[in-house]
Amino acid sequence: MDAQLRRGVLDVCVLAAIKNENSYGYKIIKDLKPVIELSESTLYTILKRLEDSKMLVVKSVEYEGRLRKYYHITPAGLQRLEEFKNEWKEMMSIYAFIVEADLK
Amino acid sequence: MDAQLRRGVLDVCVLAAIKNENSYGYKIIKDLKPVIELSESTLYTILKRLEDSKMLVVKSVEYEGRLRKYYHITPAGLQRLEEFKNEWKEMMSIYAFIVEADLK
DNA sequence: GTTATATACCTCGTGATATGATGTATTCCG
DNA sequence: CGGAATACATCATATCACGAGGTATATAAC
Repeated sequence: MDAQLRRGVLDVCVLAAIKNENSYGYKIIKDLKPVIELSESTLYTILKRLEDSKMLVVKSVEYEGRLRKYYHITPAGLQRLEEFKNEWKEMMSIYAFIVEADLK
Repeated sequence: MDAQLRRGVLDVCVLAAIKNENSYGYKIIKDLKPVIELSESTLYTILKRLEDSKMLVVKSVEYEGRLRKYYHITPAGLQRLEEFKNEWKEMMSIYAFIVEADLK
């Protein structure tokens, strides 16, 4: 998949992955694997950015000797998901233009 | 619209804009305006990149005293448009995941 | 005849971003 | 004991869109 296209959805995929359940880095990667693959370095960069922009909050928990950072979505994060759905409508009309050009 | 999402389609929009008709910078911007707005600096950056990657070729023409550079799509450019349609299928399944998460 | 607008091109610097490479540390299984 | 899985993190690099600025001509308005 084109790198640029990926960028547009990576953030939103991560938000979607933690929407219904507080999750942590390693699990997010595994959960997203069937949908979109991303490396750890990519994920942690994204998580940091989403935290900075207050779309999620973090809570560190000790689990079987290891540290786990649980990520929880905020109202701003939920709003971002709503915005994405609107942006997608725009994307669909852009896609329609491209396919249309292709048929002429 | 989200900046990242734009990036994924800008190149392809420019290719679609010159697919059926050799066009030039200024005209491409006007033609794309109803679909997606882009500035001259953005367009010329993209045109340069598409030329470097052999997705289009350029022919300079003198027109009413002004220079015009006509852009013509290549087989590689056409192939890129085909690829995009396949990538879009992937994008649709990613979108489905995001909306699904939103319904739970 | 000067001013403004449209046409038409181009370059540079900046900020944002994804990713590979690399590192640390623990648990579990064979 | 050794390696895979779990779980976190940082740094350097390359790619990219875009605003700000620049050059030049034709045409319409005043």
